[in-house]
Amino acid sequence: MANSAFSDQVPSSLYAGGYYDINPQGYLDMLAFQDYGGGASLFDMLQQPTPPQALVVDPPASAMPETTSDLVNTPTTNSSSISSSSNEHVTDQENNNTRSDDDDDEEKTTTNKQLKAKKKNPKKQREPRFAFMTKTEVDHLDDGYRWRKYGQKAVKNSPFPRSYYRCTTASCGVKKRVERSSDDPSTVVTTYEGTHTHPCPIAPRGMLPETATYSGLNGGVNGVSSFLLPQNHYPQPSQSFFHNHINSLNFNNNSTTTTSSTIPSTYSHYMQERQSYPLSPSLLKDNGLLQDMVSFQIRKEEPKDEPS
DNA sequence: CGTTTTTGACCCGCGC
DNA sequence: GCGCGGGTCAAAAACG
Repeated sequence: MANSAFSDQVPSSLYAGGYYDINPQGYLDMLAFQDYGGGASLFDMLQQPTPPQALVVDPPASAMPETTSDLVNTPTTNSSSISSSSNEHVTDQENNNTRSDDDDDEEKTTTNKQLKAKKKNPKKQREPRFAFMTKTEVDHLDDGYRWRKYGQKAVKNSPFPRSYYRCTTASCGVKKRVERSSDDPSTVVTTYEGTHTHPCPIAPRGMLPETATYSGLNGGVNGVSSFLLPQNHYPQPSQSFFHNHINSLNFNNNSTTTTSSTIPSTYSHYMQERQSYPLSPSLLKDNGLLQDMVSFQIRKEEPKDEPS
C-alpha cells in the first residue's frame, strides 16, 4: 500500500527505532520496531493514518531481535532497502568510533580528503538510536545536555532541514539529529545516537528553570533538544524518573507540547521488562502539555511476528 | 577571546 | 559505473 510511495519518498538512510502508539490506557505501545538501517523511517510513521507522537527507540542490536525489521516493514512494507541491520554486534562502547580522530589509525593522513572521509571502517557500527517525535514549535528542546551543531542538511521530500548535533563533552560521542516532520510541521523528530558517558550537566530533576544555563550559551535558540538519553553509565530511576521529566520538562519558548520520555538505563532492560509505563492521567490529560507526549510500552518482540 | 553556528565541500552507501 | 541522498568535516562567521 503506502509502501511504494514511501520507498520513493523516504530516504533509505532514514531510520526508525520503532513505531509506537498510545493505547487506551494511556500507555505507549510500540507497534513496530526496527533496527538501524532498516527500511522504515520516522517519516513512515508520520505517514501512518494515525501519526503517533511518540518515540522511537532503537535499542542495541543485542537487545533486539533481528526480525525487527519485519515488524517495521509490515506496516509500510519493506520495499525500501533494509540493509542487513544485523550489522555486526554493537560493541559495548560506542565511543570508540566517534569520528575521524579516533578511527583513523595512523596512516590515513594523506590528503585532506581522506581526513574528511572520516571513518572508512568497513562496516560502520551504528550506535543504538533512540528517536521520538515532539509536537512543538521549538526545534530545540532542552534535554539537559549541551550540544554543538556540526551540520545541517536539506532532507529530501521535506521543506525542513535536518540538523546534526554532537554532545560537547569531550569524551562523549553522542549525536543527535533534529528535523521537523514534513508531514506535520508541528512535529519535531529528534533522534539520539549513542549514550552519554557523563552525567547530565544539569540536575536531572528540575532542569527547566536552569535551562538558561546551557541553552543560554547559544542564545536559547539552539537550545537543544529533547529529553534525557539513556545513559548506561548513569542509570536513571526508570519509571519515576521518566515521569519526573515529563513533569519537569519545560520548554522555554512556545513549545507547548512535547514530551518526552526517557529511556532508562538500557533499552534492553526495558525491552526485557516489556512493561508499560503509564503516564499519570493528568499528564496525558488535556493540558496540552503532555497530550502529545508519550509514555510507552516497549514490546520486545520476541515473537518476532508482525504486529498485525 | 572562546565557543558555537553556518555553510559548502567531500565521502560513503545504496539503488538503478 | 553513475547519480542521489545522507552524514560529516572544517573554515569562516557570528555570538556572548
